[in-house]
Amino acid sequence: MAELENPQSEKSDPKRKRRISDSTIYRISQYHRLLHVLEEEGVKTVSSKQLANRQRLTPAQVRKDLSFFGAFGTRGLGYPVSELKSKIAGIIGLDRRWRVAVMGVGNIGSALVGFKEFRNHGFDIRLIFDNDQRKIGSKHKGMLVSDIQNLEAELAAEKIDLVIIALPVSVAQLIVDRVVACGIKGILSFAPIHLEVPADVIVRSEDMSIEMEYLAYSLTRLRN
Amino acid sequence: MAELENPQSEKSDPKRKRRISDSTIYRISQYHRLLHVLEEEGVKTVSSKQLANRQRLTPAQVRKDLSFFGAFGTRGLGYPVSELKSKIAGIIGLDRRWRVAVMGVGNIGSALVGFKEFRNHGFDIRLIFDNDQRKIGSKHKGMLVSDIQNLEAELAAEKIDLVIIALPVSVAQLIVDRVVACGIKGILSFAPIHLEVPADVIVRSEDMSIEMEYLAYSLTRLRN
DNA sequence: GAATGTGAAGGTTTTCACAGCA
DNA sequence: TGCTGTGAAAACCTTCACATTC
Repeated sequence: MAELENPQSEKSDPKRKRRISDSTIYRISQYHRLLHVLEEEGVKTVSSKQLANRQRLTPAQVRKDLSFFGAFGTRGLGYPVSELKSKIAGIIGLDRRWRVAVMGVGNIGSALVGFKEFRNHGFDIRLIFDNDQRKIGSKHKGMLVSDIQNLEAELAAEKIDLVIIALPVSVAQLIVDRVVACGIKGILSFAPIHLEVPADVIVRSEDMSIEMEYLAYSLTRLRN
Repeated sequence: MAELENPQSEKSDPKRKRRISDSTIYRISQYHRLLHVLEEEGVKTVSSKQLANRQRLTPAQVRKDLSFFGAFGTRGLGYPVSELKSKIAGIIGLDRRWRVAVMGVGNIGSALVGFKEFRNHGFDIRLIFDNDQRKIGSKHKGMLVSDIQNLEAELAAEKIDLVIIALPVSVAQLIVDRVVACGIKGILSFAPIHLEVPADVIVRSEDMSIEMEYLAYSLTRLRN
């Protein structure tokens, strides 16, 4: 699991009801995806039990998660698939498109550019950056590679919302600082280090080596 | 964060002390990485406070995490960097090499093949598979692409320990079933679906769209 | 009858705070 | 004095169970 690096510093307002947990948000996203499939299958109504069974959760969990955001179901019946899907889309913010920039056109960066899933979920990669003169100016999977030295001007011009860091550890923090200075508030990082950002910036880290190490640990420890 | 799909079904043995939490394992991995850096910097001793500050954790958390595995520090002083690093390596299972196969040589699969980080952490990608006749038999970043139809024979011959799924949703479960039938107990998946596996198989899912949606949610909801 | 929505119970994880040791 | 190791407390998350509604 990738980790949340910034626990939302929401302690301030005591009236505001308790922050909704990361796990709930994750699952809400999953429900959304599942509802999309059900919708395509022509299913009109779904119960918390059905929703739960498809992902090894409990029905109570599903109901509780949804209840944080409202009451979307009908007692005795279940939830209306399409309606719930679009309600969730509204909650997550998938009822709009997000403009994304990718920093670094190495292995990972270039995989992301070709990753169709993103576009289907509302994330449009608008810019890709590198610092390698051989790449800058060339086309990469149909996209022009920009010079990372100009990131400030380009992020502003393209009104970028979210940035993906696919850079080596050595420069990741440096670029993150510049990105943050541009007012970007959401960052997904593939660099295997802890990134320092101000409290109002959200960083999520995907760390594949750590995932592999989790597997290694599990097999080492839990078997025999 | 990627999610753990298989909550270890460890309820059986009541004598066995409580299973250590996923979050602890994650952090232990991170400590290992950090200790590696400190070791290279020539630091000999480190306190829980220093370890914590580098990743926005609390010193108590660090000490508690480590305490699940033993007492590695010296009161009044801290932890010996190199020694703790190798102790942790032993715990995670990084004191050996792991043989890995990648299923699918698309965007993500091919990025993984070039991902040096893996090798540095003890994970050797030994096989890569695809079902596309144009790819099979050709070299991809120096590795021969195998026919996924022969996965059973090849996984056995190469004594593969861990498998990475970088396949489209439509075939992921199918291949997972075959991989599991080969006796593989650890799977890292990039396919955005819930994979069904027996209780003794560990699956971790990296789901980049869900991470992006988390960011979208955070920016939508927590600002203004 | 069927399935939601939700307080309360139960379980797990994190933080606190301090005894204990170098 | 400084910092670990750890029970106990607090915070948090999940599951239970049932009143409620269709």
